[in-house]
Amino acid sequence: MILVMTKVDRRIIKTQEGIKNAFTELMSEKNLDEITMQDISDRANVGRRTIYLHYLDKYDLLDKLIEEHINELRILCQSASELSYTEGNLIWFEYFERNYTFFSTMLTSKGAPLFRSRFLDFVIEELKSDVNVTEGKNQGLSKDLILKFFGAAIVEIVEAWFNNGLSEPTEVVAEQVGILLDRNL
Amino acid sequence: MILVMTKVDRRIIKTQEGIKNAFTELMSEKNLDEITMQDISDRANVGRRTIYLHYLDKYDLLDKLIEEHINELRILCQSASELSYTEGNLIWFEYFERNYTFFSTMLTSKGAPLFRSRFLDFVIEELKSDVNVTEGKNQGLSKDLILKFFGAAIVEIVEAWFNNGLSEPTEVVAEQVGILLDRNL
DNA sequence: TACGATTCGTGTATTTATACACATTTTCAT
DNA sequence: ATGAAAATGTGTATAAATACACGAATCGTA
Repeated sequence: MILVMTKVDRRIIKTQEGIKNAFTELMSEKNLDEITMQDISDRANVGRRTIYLHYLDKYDLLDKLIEEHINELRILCQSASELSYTEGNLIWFEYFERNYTFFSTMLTSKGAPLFRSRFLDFVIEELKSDVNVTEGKNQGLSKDLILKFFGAAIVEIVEAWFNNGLSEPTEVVAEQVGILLDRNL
Repeated sequence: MILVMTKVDRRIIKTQEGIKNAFTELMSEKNLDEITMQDISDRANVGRRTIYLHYLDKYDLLDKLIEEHINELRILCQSASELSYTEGNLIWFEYFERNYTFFSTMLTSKGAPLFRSRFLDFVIEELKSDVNVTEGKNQGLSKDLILKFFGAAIVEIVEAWFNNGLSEPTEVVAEQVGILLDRNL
């Protein structure tokens, strides 16, 4: 993370935004293999050449897109680090809701199974600082085991939530997951 | 109208589109005088300097915007010139519906009373070729009088339609106005 | 398998949009 | 009225996006 955030040219932001949105849309319509650079440039209303100014290929684009969302979540975690899980989760789940197309595509479709493990890694990473096995209720347990246990649990719930089309209200899911985490960590 | 339509740079189209949309939105929110160039560039997500590459000022922008819509309608008239009014009107009113924000703003708000007369002029212009005072039902009547008579009538209906929030279905209004015109011209 | 069409990745010259700075004018609250 | 803040219009250097063209790779299909 660069500290001195030099102002990014407005054109870069608009172009990348357009490309990422176009790509996310296309991902919800077809498999990654079926998406061509041509498709992306058409949808984004951008010259095909322009895409190569920002990304190596569609895989690089997908990578960067995932990395960006993970990073957004990372920032949210920091800002919510003082809250309980019950409270902080709401912020999390609201981010999922705001970026429905992306997460829905990534978690539900066969399109990108690579995302799940990436996402799980991240969740575990974030839980690390909260798990204490030297004292408290988890004293004596394996930290690694606990992290995998609850990491997978969280990912599963998020996945199921999207698979059900977000039928449960955000607040309810966020709160219940929060209760379980607050009780255990 | 330039015949050899040289391909316009994609950036120009996107920029102008953005500016015009931003401006149309702003027009529906405040008076023309209250809109600043800064507002427009902010809303359009475009550098303030960029606007001056395309327009002299906000009045020029409004002019060009109006002229463009009138011209779109002119093209629609040409393509519908073989149809009866009952049929052709539907195309017209559908265009109004598609560009709701613009026409609604222009016809209903106090913002731009200049548009009404501009619009009326155009309608009369388009009716000209259809009015025959040397034979038929209007034989002996003043062509100028007929044009003003039915021109104002049409404009009034369109205006009222927008003032009522398009509560009447498009097809109904289009058909009824069509019947009246088919009967009289 | 062969072949025609599509996509790809890239080089290049050019056009467009941008950031930034400046003096000037307008707006508006005190 | 007046003074600070905002908006204006413009010059300039630079960065980004574009159009276009090209040979190579890939794909679909006959």
